Amino acid sequence: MARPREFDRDHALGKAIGVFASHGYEGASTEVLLARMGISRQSMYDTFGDKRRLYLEALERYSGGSTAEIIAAMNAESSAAKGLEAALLQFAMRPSVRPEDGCLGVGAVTEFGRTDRQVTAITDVASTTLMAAFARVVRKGQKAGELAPDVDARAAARFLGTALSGLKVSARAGASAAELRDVVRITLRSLQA
Amino acid sequence: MARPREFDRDHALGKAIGVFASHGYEGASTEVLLARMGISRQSMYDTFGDKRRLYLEALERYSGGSTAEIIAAMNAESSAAKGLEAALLQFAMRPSVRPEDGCLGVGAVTEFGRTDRQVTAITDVASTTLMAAFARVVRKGQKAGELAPDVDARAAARFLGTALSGLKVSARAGASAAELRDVVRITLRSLQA
DNA sequence: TGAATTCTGGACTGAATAATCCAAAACGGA
DNA sequence: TCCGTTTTGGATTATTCAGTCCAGAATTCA
Repeated sequence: MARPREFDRDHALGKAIGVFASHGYEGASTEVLLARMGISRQSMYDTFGDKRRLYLEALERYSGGSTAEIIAAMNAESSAAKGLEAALLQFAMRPSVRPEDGCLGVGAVTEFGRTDRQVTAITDVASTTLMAAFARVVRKGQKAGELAPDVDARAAARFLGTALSGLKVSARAGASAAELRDVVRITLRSLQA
Repeated sequence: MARPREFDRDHALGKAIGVFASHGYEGASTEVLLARMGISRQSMYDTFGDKRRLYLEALERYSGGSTAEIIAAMNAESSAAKGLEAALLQFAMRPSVRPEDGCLGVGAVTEFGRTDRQVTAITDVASTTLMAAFARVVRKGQKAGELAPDVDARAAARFLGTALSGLKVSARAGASAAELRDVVRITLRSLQA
């Protein structure tokens, strides 16, 4: 009994992520969201509640997925140094670095700062997770003699986090993949033994 | 003949910069802008045209002033290494690092990407100016033996630019001044001889 | 004093906004 | 076939928004 949902909820959410990433929360109109999500108005409100909840869900999925991808790319490498390089490059190496696809996480931080509790709750979790993963790999690299032992691992993790944010801003500003790779290479010199 | 303007145009523009920096262009309502600028609706429209032109003018003044301050802080130091440190710290060392005061330049880039020609024109000029200044100081430091000679100066300049963007994002995300200083210290290790 | 200009404050307009509601078609299973 | 649900698409509402307009007070100088 009952007609089944025809659209793929996750697919629609993915499209919403794209819209929010390129226009921000305030700049994304429901009109454009519906068009890109490919569903009707009522389906959106029935499924996601309202624009704000849609945004929070989009941000949550993006944050979780994004950090998981970075950590996976990092752990896939054998050495710590290669892992860190992969983590930073993973963003720049996407098929085509298109400025119109910004990072939703960085977008949320720059748009809201720390004014929105629910938003900061999500971005803080992502940040903390990423910091822990970075610090772990840095310590591993230090023990293996690949990375400089005189750098505090947690400070190094924060350094890598801000480097990643900077790369995303530069990409959105129009930097080429080659330019981003150069920046990554210099970034990693800081931690080399 | 004629009543002179009572409010300080530059002061009002400065207040507008603050509003745009913390709420973005879309998130800044004229209502809030007028309240913070301390002038009436008509004075604003008479003086600045409309919201968009006010934003462009705010962005232009902020970009010019911000890069000039960074370059000045950099050139005030004797050695190149100290100059770069001052340039990066200058942002983190503001009296109190308040996340609610984001960087309008980074905000413009993340909000619009490269979609708005007039916005990109302004941010590109600021970026180019800063890159040239960074490259010049890097070359100076390399000649003086303070900085590693095997790094391309222009790539190093781009690295410093992304590092600065990352620092601004981190500050907006709530990083403390001490944390930002740590990040700056590690950032400069990349270029040390 | 009077002409010229700018100020404030609020009324107003028209467009865009998010969100609700409704009707009719589409679909699945009992 | 028919009930229950989801779909679409559009109508609708109420709000907010940027921007215009108006009236009257304030201020300067001739």
